[in-house]
This record gives sequence, structure tokens and C-alpha cells, in this order.
Amino acid sequence: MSEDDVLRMIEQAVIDHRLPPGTKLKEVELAHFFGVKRGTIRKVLTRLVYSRLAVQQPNKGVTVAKPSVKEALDLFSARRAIERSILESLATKITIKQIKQLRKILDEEQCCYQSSDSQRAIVLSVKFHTVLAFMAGNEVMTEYLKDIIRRTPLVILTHLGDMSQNLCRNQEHDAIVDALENGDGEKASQIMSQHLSHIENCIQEEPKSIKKPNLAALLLKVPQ
Amino acid sequence: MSEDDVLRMIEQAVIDHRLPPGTKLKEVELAHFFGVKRGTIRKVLTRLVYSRLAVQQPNKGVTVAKPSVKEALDLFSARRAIERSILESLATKITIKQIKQLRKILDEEQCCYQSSDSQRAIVLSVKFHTVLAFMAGNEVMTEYLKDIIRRTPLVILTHLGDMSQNLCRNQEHDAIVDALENGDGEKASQIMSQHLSHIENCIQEEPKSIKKPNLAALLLKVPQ
DNA sequence: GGGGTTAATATTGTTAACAATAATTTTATA
DNA sequence: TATAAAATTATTGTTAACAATATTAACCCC
Repeated sequence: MSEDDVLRMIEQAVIDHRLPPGTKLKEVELAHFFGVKRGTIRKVLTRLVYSRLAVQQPNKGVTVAKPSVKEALDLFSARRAIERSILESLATKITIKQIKQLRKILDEEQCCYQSSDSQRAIVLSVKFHTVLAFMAGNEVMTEYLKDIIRRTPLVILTHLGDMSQNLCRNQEHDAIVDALENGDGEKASQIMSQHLSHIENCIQEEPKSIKKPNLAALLLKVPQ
Repeated sequence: MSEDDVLRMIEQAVIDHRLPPGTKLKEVELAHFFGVKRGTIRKVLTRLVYSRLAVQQPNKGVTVAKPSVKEALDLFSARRAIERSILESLATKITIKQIKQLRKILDEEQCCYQSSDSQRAIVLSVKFHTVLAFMAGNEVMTEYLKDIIRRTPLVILTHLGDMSQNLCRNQEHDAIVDALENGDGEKASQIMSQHLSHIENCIQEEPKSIKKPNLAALLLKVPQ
């Protein structure tokens, strides 16, 4: 198992709270679990810390990050700024083919909702946002957006009981594509903004209490 | 000399082109130069790569990044989006005290220009932008802006002969503060946008040719 | 039993030697 | 002399042992 694989697995476990905020990420334990050397785990942890999914305390190791409410709000605000710029740019140059491509993603997403495959619905929802960024063509902003999206589930789950009903709403995604089709970037970004607000407004003051998890929780690939 | 010190020094050398794009950063050479272990240099290089100031090729080491013209343009575009959001937010809540604080920075900057201390003028110009971000209070965006600012000199110098005449213009900084004082975030961000365009428009197609530098160039702390 | 000190263990951090790969030089041969 | 193969050197990548620190457990005294 490669370094990237290990990173992805731990990242995913952090993102969907199988490894809750505050969990200590012990090097030897993880190394043994994944069947890799400690050095590999160390590199992975460095990268996790860099992406703010984890926090490092000198001589005390790294733990899963416990983002504050402020960080959550800042993240949403930054996301709004970036997605606005993306949509305004994209509205001036989007092609019919791209519109169709977006609608295809939304159709699939809709299917998942109807068949209650929320796991895959989330993936498609994320894909919708990142594809928008990709189409706009600004790689710097795409990277920033990906970074934000990576961090969002952690900040949400830290201050929310459950995210399952706080997903992106399909009809808003539809409305964004409609606005883009009409070349109205202003409107698209306005919808996006309130779209994000739906999630943002649910953020509560108090973080959830955490119980110490068994590391083997990583094995469970299904969040619930 | 600590890891952070070494990072800062190499970073600064990359930023002001004493270590031009494409320069190979050899581990033992750097370790010997700074009087640290190779492991320390390795960590520093990892961080440099992460911030996109350097590029890593497996088994071939890391070299100073050679950003493309597109990356330069993307960076400016992203910066525009972020600073716009910062200014719009700040305009609604800036205090008189903060206005004075900003003006003080600009006065100092003006002094430096008049005494031809362009080295320090750059520092103050950067400070102006980062203080704006800090005042707006969004830490995520502040981090992104810092990241962009860190990368900007490299992309500019790669596609420009010299940056010394392409600095931020003081009167535009003044106008931004004026707009903020009037609570007009819209106008402030518009000025900021054209402010950035002045620099952006000078970006050329062809990257400069590079000659292999002596590593001891790092010793020269003064760019010229 | 509680508070605090010391010892034992666990965990992170560092290092130097080794392995693997790439770059360079040398040598052989046409 | 030019080319290609081989040998040498330089450079990056990995590992396991060691050191330093923090955490836990044991112990003692009151």
C-alpha cells in the first residue's frame, strides 16, 4: 500500500468522522495497521497537518483537527468568494456541451437521492462543484476550492449532529446551471451563495463530545 | 539554525531570484551550507514543494519552480477574487483606528519610495495587503492571500525582466483606504482590481533564460 | 485513599548507515 | 574522433537503531 493510498484512507476516515476530532494518530499503530514503515506514516501525517485536517503538537504527535466554529464560518465565506468568481468567469464562456455535461452529473445525483444512495450522492455533489471550477479553468482557484471542500465535512460534522440532511439540494444545483446557460453569472453566484447558506446556517456553537475510537474503525469503510 | 530559518532563507532566495527557476536544490550541498542535517533540508524542501515554490521529480530531487504564464494569470485572478471579498467585508466594519493604522503603513511606504529604499517599500506594500486581510478577519482567506503573495514574485520575475518598476503604486493604496473609509467596498475592490492589473498586464509570454547559479548566491542577502 | 515522587513504558524525533537510482566519466572499439 | 558500453561517482530514498520526550504505572508517605 502506497503513501498516497494511506493518505487517502486516513483522510476519508477523518472526513466522515470514523476518526473523530481529537483522535490521536499514533505512528506505530498506523504503520502496523496499514503494513507500511513508520517513515511512510510520518510523511502522510505531515501532509494531513498541512491540509489542516490534523494538528501537530511538538513531541506529542498529531491528532485529528477540531476546527472551531469560526473556522467553519471562515471556510464558508472563502468558499463563497471563490465560487462566485468561478461562476462569473464561467458564465461568460461556458459551452453547450459543458452545460450538458453538468446536467448529466445532476441527473445521476438525482437518481442517487431517489435510490437513497446518499454515499454516492455526496460524491456527485462534490463532483458538480469541482467540475464547475475545472471548467472555469483557473487552476489556483480549483486547488483552493478542493482544499475547502476537503475540510468542510470535518468542520460541519464537528458542529452538527449529522450532515446527511444538509447536503446540497438538487434543485439549487439545477438553478445554477440554468443561470449559467443564460450567461447570468451574477444570478448563478447568488444562488450558489444562498445554497451554501443553507448548510452554513446549521452550524452550532457547541462541538460534539468525542469518545475515544478504536483505531480499527478505519477498517469500516462504510461511515455508518 | 532551525528548520524554519532555513525555510525562510531559501524561500527568500527563490522569491527574489537569487535562486532562479529551474535551479536544482541539492540536499547535501544545502545541508552543508546551512550547517544542518540532511533530514532538516528534506523537510524544508517538502514544505517548499507544498507551497509550489519548488517542484519535485521522483528520484531526481527538487528544483525551483518555473511557473507558466497561465499560472501567473490564474494567480492574479484568484487574488482579485479574494481581495475583493476581503475589501467588501472590511468596508462594512472598518474602524477609524484601523483606517489610521493603514494610513500609517502607507506613509512609511511613501517615505521609502522617496529615499529609494525599494527593498523596504516592497515589504511595506506586502504588509498593506496582508493587514487588510487580517482586519477583515477571515483566517482562511488570509492564508490563501499569503500563499498567493508568496508565489507572486516568482511568477512575475519569471516572465518579466525586473519587478522594481512594477510595484504597487502608492496612490492606489491611498485610494483604497479612502474608499474603505467611505464604506464603499465596491469601489475599493474595483481600485484593487485595476491596481493588480497594472502588474498583471506586464506579464510576457517568454520566460527568461536561466544560467546556473552558484549556491553561495544564497549568502548574498541583497538581491542586487 | 489522595498527593506526589520515582520508575517503567510508550511515543515521537533524530541520525547515520545502507540501498536504489541517476548523472558523469572513463574506456573500448569502430 | 565519435559512439556506446561499462565503471565510477553523485544524489536521492529508505531503514533500523538510537535519543529525547511524554505518558502511564508503581510506589511511598501522610
